[in-house]
Amino acid sequence: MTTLKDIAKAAGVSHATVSRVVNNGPKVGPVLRDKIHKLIIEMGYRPNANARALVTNKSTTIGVVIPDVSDPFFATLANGIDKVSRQQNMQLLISTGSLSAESEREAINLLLERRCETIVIHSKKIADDELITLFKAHPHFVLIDRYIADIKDRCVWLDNNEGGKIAARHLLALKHRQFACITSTFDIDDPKLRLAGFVDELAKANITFDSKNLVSAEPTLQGGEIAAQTLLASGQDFSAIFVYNDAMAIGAISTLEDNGYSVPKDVSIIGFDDVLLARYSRPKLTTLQYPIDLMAQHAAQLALRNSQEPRIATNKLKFIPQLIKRESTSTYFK
Amino acid sequence: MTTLKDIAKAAGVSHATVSRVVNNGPKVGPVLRDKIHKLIIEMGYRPNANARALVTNKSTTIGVVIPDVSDPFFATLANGIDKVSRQQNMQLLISTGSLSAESEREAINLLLERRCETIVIHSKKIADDELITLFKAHPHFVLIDRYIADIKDRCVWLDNNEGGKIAARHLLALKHRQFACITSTFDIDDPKLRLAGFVDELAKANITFDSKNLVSAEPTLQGGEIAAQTLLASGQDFSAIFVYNDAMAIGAISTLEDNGYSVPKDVSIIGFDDVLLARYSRPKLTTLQYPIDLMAQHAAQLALRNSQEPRIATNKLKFIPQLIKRESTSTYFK
DNA sequence: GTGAAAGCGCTAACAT
DNA sequence: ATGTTAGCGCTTTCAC
Repeated sequence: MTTLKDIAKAAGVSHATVSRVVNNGPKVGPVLRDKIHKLIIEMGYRPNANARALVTNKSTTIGVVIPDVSDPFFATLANGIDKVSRQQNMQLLISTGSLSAESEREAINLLLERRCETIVIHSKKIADDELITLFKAHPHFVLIDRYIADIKDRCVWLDNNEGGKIAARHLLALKHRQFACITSTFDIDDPKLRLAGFVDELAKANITFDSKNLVSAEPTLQGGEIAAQTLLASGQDFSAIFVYNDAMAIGAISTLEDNGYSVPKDVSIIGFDDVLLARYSRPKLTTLQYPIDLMAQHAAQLALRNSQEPRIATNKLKFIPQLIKRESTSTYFK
Repeated sequence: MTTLKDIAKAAGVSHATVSRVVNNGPKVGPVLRDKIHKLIIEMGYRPNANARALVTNKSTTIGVVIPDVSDPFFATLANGIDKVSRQQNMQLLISTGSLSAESEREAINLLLERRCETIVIHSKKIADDELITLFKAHPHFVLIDRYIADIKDRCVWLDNNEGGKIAARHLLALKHRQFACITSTFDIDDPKLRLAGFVDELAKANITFDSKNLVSAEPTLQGGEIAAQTLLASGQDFSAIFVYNDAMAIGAISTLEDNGYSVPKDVSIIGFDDVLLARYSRPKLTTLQYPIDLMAQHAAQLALRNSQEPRIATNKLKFIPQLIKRESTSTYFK
């Protein structure tokens, strides 16, 4: 590849001068400037970002750790970060790692080696303690979708508990009194928090949630189908189901309708996340919106701000899911 | 950040020795090796990838140019590339650029500056000629989702024309004889090719496609809804619709059912792409599978192979969409 | 086995 | 306004 020196040689000047032209630096005569510009185009010169990063100690790169690019949720997250990256003339470096703490750690390390300006981390497996240590050592890290009290000004998170409460209030307002829940078997906090919020809000209305009406499965469409089958087989009574996420909710609806139940006539269903699918399913899914795109943008901004002095933390950190009322819930009357 | 020199100083050795340890190089005594290893952990040393890239002229980075990370199609594409990157211990650098040739160009340039080992490019806007020049200059580029004869051994593409033919054959086999098409207004080759294949295959069966039954709209769910309305309003007769993509197909179904038509009883619908949605829509969508994940993996492998001598091009380059028969098409009888 | 030294391509301070 | 120089952190000869 053409280098600064090549251009300098061709122009008969020092490479410092070429550098000035490339960076729109001052103090270069207009004649020379033009000549060099022409040569740059002609010879197809592209500055070497690695060399630049080395000397300036700036990589113009923003890293993101997510489990999987293809999952729509994470794709949206990455896209949110990309939006603010572009706006700041930075680039997105994605490091996928999941399933295990080890692979999350590895993903972070790779980004560290790249000397990313800042890193937005989605981590569910690494323990709190380790994350705290890591974040203390790296002020330019930001945690997304997880709240850890010790580093709370570095966390951009959704109030899952409140989400559960909102779901409960919605169903309660529709006169439902007998509930079932479908939750996720995954060992992370989110399902527990959502469920706890839901049950607590029920309790406030003097309704004790019967744990016989709680079923767990994998947080997928198939998981939702299976969970609904289990629920049906149990013979328990309920008129509304709070489901861990939209995929499961749509699976549950599918099973319910296959078994002669109509949604929402016979059973109301409320999901969580508001993925694309929720809008296109039939009936359209009532759900709680997880504003991941917005959260990712905030996280990126916070991260970028944290990567430069002075640190100012004015960003919004906690997000509340919003009820999106569609067609899968309706008033109970019998 | 800790550097090689820091470690060297702490260990009382030269930084060359530390470098050898870091890279598992030969000729380092076991005692020293251990001591240095310990210091590396202790001091939290991470090699600077930028410095490495500079001296080795290898960035261990694979770049990808796509319009948008959040679109499930491109997310899947990126994920396919990520899979082979990880496998090769490389990292994914995403450069988003779309809408205009200018922004695609810019996205490519940014990746060029990063000195990516190789770049997989999805470009719909840059003209053939320019792309050809670019590819000749950069042997490590690979083009995905587009076929250009002059650089055909660098293109990983889907035979859209054949896809249209397969759709026609399927509908013909189901005894349909009157067709409508919904296509995309986007000025790219794909919709034209799909349509041409469809119409050609019809012609082979002695059926002339009536261009009055062709409607274009944006390739989105809303576009599909609008297109179907237009089709309905036209009062034309048809028993089957070939739709540009799944999103439009699902939109069209929605409009059709809202207007009292049942799919597939009254009208058969066939989509294109086989996105996640296709499996979850009601009725489940019959469609042509776009194996983008697989294609992306092949593209990445081809790219990686092209980036190192000797160049061997044994990869599969052309992909044929596969018919996925679900519930939105059925036999015509009246 | 280990160290000294050069140099990757660039920026930035310092000369002129 | 332009050139000279040092050095970013690293790998890689080449000596010893």
